[in-house]
Amino acid sequence: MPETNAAPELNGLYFQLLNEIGIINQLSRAAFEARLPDGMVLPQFAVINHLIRVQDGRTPLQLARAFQVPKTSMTHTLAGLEKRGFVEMRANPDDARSKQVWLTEAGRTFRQTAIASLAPDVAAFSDTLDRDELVEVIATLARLRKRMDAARD
Amino acid sequence: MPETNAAPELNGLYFQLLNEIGIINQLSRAAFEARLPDGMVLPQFAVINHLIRVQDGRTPLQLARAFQVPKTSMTHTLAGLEKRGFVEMRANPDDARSKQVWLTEAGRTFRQTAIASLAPDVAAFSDTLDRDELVEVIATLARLRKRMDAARD
DNA sequence: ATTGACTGGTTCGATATCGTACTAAATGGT
DNA sequence: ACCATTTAGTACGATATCGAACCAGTCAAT
Repeated sequence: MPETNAAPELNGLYFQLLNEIGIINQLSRAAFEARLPDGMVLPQFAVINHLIRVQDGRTPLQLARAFQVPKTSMTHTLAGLEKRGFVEMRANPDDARSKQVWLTEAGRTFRQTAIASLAPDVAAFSDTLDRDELVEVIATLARLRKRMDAARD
Repeated sequence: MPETNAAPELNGLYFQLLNEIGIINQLSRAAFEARLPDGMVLPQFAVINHLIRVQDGRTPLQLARAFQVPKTSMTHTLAGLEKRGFVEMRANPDDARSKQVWLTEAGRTFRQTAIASLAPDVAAFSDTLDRDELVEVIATLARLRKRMDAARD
């Protein structure tokens, strides 16, 4: 029995896509965390990574939005990073309610080490897609990501 | 300073890809859970969905492997589903240690309802990719997923 | 048949994640 | 200036996730 929608099977394909994405995410998460030291967890690494990519000094709320997690979760993640000395929380000069998250030297070198230790895992399947395929699939997913982001009002 | 690897920038592209995947996964997870009733959570829905797609009667361990989660997590997820009456745990006739997970009528109708209530969310961005793009990106990711799955020994 | 290794599942304790409720600072309308 | 509303962050309690240890059933070698 087909759906009653205007473009019925499209939805099914999107479900399938999100499903694949979920599985890959789970696989990479498991692999990543296996490499990270002791209790270090993927979101913490992701935050460091993000701060490198888009400059540090972000506020906790900006980070929470970037990762689509509740701000309480970000508070927790940042607390963990601060306890390990990978980030430093400073007051926001523009807004006394707010804070800024800055990477420490330890945080930066940790990222380098982590990426290096992750490389072999990536290398284990890096022959799957060639450069052109990678570039294309990244572009496609980025398009979808932006659209989804915009769609959530 | 460039990496010392044979195909340096490839790794970077893979990181980028996994990053996009992570964000999309987070976005869809948030959207999905917003629709699901009360304390119902994405992994529970995913299990029901999986049981429909590949026939129910799977064992908990098979499910844990399919989703790449520890078996303890699956035990917990299944307990939740059973408490809600969406699945039924039966003894495995072939192995007394093992169990089988079967969908109940309630579980099946719940899935129908959930998918219907999710459809509008998908529709909100379903104009982003056309059928051909979808098919292609799904195929590419499926290839990567299988490769990653195989790579974890 | 007996024993030792292995496998499927649960229990338990530690941490992560999240929603609700709260505090303090900023903003906007009068 | 004043007060109501909004915004940034935190505290707290509930649930989810996970690793380690455990138990019972299976398998394989003898």
